[in-house]
Order: sequence, then C-alpha cells, then structure tokens
Amino acid sequence: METTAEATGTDVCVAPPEREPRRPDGRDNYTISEVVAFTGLTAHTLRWYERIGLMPHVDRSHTGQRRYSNRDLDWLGLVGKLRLTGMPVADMVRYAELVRAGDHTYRERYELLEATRRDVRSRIAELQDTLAVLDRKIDFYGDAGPALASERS
Amino acid sequence: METTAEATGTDVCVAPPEREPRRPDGRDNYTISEVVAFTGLTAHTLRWYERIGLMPHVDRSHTGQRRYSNRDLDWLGLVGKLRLTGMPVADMVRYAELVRAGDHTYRERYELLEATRRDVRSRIAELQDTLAVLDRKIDFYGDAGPALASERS
DNA sequence: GGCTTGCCTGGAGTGCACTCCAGGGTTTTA
DNA sequence: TAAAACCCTGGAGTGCACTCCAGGCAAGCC
Repeated sequence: METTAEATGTDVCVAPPEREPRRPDGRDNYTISEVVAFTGLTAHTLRWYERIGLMPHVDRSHTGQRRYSNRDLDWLGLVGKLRLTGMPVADMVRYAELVRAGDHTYRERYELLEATRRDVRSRIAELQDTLAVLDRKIDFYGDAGPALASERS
Repeated sequence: METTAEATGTDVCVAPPEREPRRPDGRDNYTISEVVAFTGLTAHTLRWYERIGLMPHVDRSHTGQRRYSNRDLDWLGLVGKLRLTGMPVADMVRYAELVRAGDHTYRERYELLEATRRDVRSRIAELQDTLAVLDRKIDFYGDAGPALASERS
C-alpha cells in the first residue's frame, strides 16, 4: 500500500491535524514517506513533481528508491509557499528550469520573483477587501437578528 | 457569436484591462451581455451559475431572454468576492440554498459566513508569510547579484 | 425579405492539479 | 524466511470550474 498518514498508523483514531514534524538535523537523506510527513504532500504528488520537472533530480539509493536531501526539502518548502499564492505549476516549473539553467538566468528569475510578489500583494489586498465585505455582512446579521436576515447583497 | 469583451469591439486593439464599467443607476434590468461587462464573467458562466443553483431565479423577457436585476448584480458581487477567497462553488451553492430557504436558516448562514471569515483571515496570514519569503529571496538576489544566485532555498 | 447580432438549450469538451491502478521489486519485522 | 510494509513505473482516472458546440429562435436595420 502507498504510504500516507492514513495508512502508516501514525495517526490512529482520526487525530487532530498535527503540524508537520520538524526536520531532524544532522541528516541529509530521507525516504519519500519521510518527505510526505514533512511536507504534507502525497508520495504521488512528489513523484509527479519530479516527472514534470518541478524538482531537481533527486538522488536514488542503490536499488532505485528516492533519497531526498535537505536541499530538496528546502526547495519543496519554497514550492509549497508559491503554491499557496495560486501560482500555476507550469510557472513554477519555468522557475525550476531557470535555476537548472545556471547563473545567466539570474535576471529572469529575479523578475519572475518580483512579478510573483506583486501578485501576492494584490491578492492580499483583494482578500482584505473581501474580509471587509464579510465583516459588514456578519455585523448586519449579528445586529439585525433573524428578522432582517433576508439577502440584500 | 457569443458576446465577450473581445467580440463586442469594446476593446479594440488589446486595450489595458479596463475596470468593469460602473453600474448605471435608475435601471433594474440588464441583458446578459451587460452583466458580462459589469462582472467580467462570461455569459457561459452566468448561465452555468444559474443551472447549478448559484443564482436565484433570474427574470426573463417575454421571449425568454434573461433580464438581471440590480439585486442579481449585488449577489454576483458577493459571489465574486467569495470566489476570490477560494471558496468552492459547491459551498456557495449551499449558501444560496440557505438564502432561498428563508429566515429560519439565519443561524446556519451566520456560521457559514463566520467560518469563511476565519478562512480568509488565515489565508491572508499564509500569504503574508509567503510574502516574507519572497522578500527575503528577492533581497538576496538583489544584494548578491548573479554571482551568488544559485539556489539554496 | 435577408442579414447580422444577440440570446437560448442540453450536453460534450477542456485544462489543471493531482490521484489512483496494475504489476512488480525491496526492506523491515516477527 | 516468510509476511508485511514500503517503494518503483507508465499510464489511466478524477474533480473542479468552467468553456465550447450545435442547432435554433428573435429583434433590428438596409
């Protein structure tokens, strides 16, 4: 069976969603299931990331099993953050390609990061806007009670 | 042809993404293509929203064409905001159903809104986190220049 | 009257980001 | 040393949110 949190017995009896375990130091060599535990991604997804070129080449054991390095985990951390911004996977792959391509892609990477940052800023602004709408609506519900709860907006 | 911004000639020559036109007042009756212009949604999407129950029943002209009211536009505004938060369409449909069901669903709606607000807050926090990561990375790129631009995280 | 434009419907198709499967090796545990 | 747990691959399948298609009605105008 594939190793997932549900299958390994690490969370018997539907435990509350535990924080991902902290990375032990003094190691530089993790199996895929350890990476699953660290990142919250599934093993499927990790393999898929590699297939589509979103991961630099991951080391293999002598029998062909993946052995992730701390560096790989760092990279996955960044990918995770970028994923939260809604950046399409294709764009992250583009970034990964630039990194692999070497130092002469410096400028392009820089620009990609800045563009992403602008995106994130404007997404935050949008969300704050939405938050304001929700606040008004919730206040309205709270103040008025059921009697006035018919929708106006 | 379907009416979209590209097809109506409202933006000849690849204009910069104009703000959606402000809603004229003194009217309460808009065709689907007007709503497209106001909301930025496509006509397809508007019809689809209706099919899945995300819109209250929209009026029809004597020939069966949709005639949207200001109230419908308000609702679409809310939906648009909620969409930005990443709320699944199914959840918005649920909310729409509660609204249609009448005042006795008041409490449930209130709770749904509050849960959404919590989500939005935590998404904002996540994004701010991501922003911090990007800032650090961009600083690093900026300070170090191409020479140090190999990836460490 | 003919042409263009706008709108209608049900249902099929698309793109994205996974997610799972079959079939088969490897490693750990009892 | 056998069972159980873990990992591998290529390719197919899934769920979501649209997006498009075919075929057709209706209104404006030259």
